[in-house]
Amino acid sequence: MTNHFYITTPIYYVNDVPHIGNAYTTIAADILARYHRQLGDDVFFLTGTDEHGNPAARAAERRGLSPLEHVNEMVKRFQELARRVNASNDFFIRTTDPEHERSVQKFLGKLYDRGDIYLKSYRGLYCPACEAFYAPKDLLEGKCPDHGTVCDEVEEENYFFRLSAYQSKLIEHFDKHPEFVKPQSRFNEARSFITGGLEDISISRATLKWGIPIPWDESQVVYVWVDALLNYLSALEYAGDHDLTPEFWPASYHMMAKDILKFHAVIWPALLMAAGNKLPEHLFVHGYLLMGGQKMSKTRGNVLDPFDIINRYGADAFRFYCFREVTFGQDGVVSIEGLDARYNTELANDLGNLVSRTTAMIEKFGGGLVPAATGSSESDIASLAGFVTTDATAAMSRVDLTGALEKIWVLVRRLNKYIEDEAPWKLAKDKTAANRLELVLYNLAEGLRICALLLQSFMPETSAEILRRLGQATKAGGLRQGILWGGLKTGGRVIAGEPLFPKIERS
RNA sequence: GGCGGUGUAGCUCAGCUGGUCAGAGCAGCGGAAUCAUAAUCCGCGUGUCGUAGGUUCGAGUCCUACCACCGCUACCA
Repeated sequence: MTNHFYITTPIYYVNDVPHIGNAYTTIAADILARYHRQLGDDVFFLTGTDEHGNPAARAAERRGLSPLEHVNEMVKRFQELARRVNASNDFFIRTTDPEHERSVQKFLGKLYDRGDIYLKSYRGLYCPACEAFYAPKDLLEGKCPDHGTVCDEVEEENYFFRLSAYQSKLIEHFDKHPEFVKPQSRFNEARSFITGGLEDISISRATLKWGIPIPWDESQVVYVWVDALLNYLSALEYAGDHDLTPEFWPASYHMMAKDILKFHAVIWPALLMAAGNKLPEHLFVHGYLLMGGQKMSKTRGNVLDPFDIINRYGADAFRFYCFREVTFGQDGVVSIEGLDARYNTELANDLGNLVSRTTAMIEKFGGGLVPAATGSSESDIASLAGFVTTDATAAMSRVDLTGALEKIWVLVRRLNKYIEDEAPWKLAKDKTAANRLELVLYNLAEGLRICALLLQSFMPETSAEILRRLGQATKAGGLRQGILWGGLKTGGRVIAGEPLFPKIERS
């Protein structure tokens, strides 16, 4: 029986400019998706865009377009970002998809029928940009802390969801599922927020038009966050040629940055409970990529544009850097200087050059054919490869992406050292050492093949290219059997091509 | 204010349940080698493990207080 693995990114707000944080989350989810495909799991990987709400509606108005015309254009940049980072998503959901809208209405209708939604008049300070109410204390000089705009004193009748009714059930779920939210610190944070007391939340807006109508009261639209969260469920219903829900729900992982933890760890589970759905197995909450120790922001001017980076370094290098440099789950500092350093030392010098020297030596000393294991197969390289595989896959199962890369590099470094220790160029001059030479070349090629397989989810293009140069089938990427020592297909032609990662020269 | 976290070599950080735990990578210095993208490999660190106490035969590793920074949360007066 094949294991099903459903992973999601948040849906990104279509009116914003795609930034490095979107890319980061998407790549993280993609790495896990690819990894699980490699394990042979049946994977569904979802990303998409959140398209309703006031900011998009107003931007459309300013441009003299209908909201839909506007978002149809804006969505392209996010689809482009997914392509450029090499995301292997199985579907791209848009909350303006008619199927999604119907699904949201159906879901809310269910909660309404069950009595978990009621009408209540609410009065407060409302930020139109956030589409949220603020307590006077939360405002900075009377203005929205996020947008710096004046909040309006608003009184409206809204539909409320009985979030408060789910407090104890939520805590129970947290206590029964200590791995529900990862890392642990985020679990604690979410749990303590719940124990601190939950209030019912407004799930509709009366003043807004650009949204999904409340099915039993079309004068109101669904609050964007409820609309957005439901994408995880609705997409399964129509992304395939049949309803995928039975196979893929509950989700294995929702990936997200720390700023939207509460929506996912509190409101989302409560909504699911109310509707009688299963809860996602895990939420994984990652940190921020910082520039100069500060959160990136347009006003500070300390932003890294993911498109720029990919244009200069390639998608693989970018993917590698994000997870090599910053311990996944924590905040971490990134910079162009850091990227250059990692690129040159680890990609060009360690990995790229290892590929070059290995293929060059097989070319010069081994007739250009992928060597076979000869004589005794005694090799501490083989055992190290085994340990590294075990460690790296264990790290992946903990979603410790940084740890996995660290382990893989132990093998990369060891292979470089192995070349120095064995000095094939000396063995090549000694006629009695022919068998030894072939074994050394074999160990190098086989070690490198295993590196390539372990790196496949992180750097799919590089991985395929390494395999190609070693005369291996590019698709032979299985991690259950293919990863075992001895899987090298021998006899094929090695390709000694251009450097995988040409050095970056910096002024 | 409450809760939680962090503070270890110049830099980024590993160090789980106390006894080679004083480490890794990068940067720097010296050397070897030449298959390779002058790429690699080897050697070199006297670090008050935030501060001050305490528990223990023994503490980055446990306890207390304090300092700094961060996150969540609250708001009495």
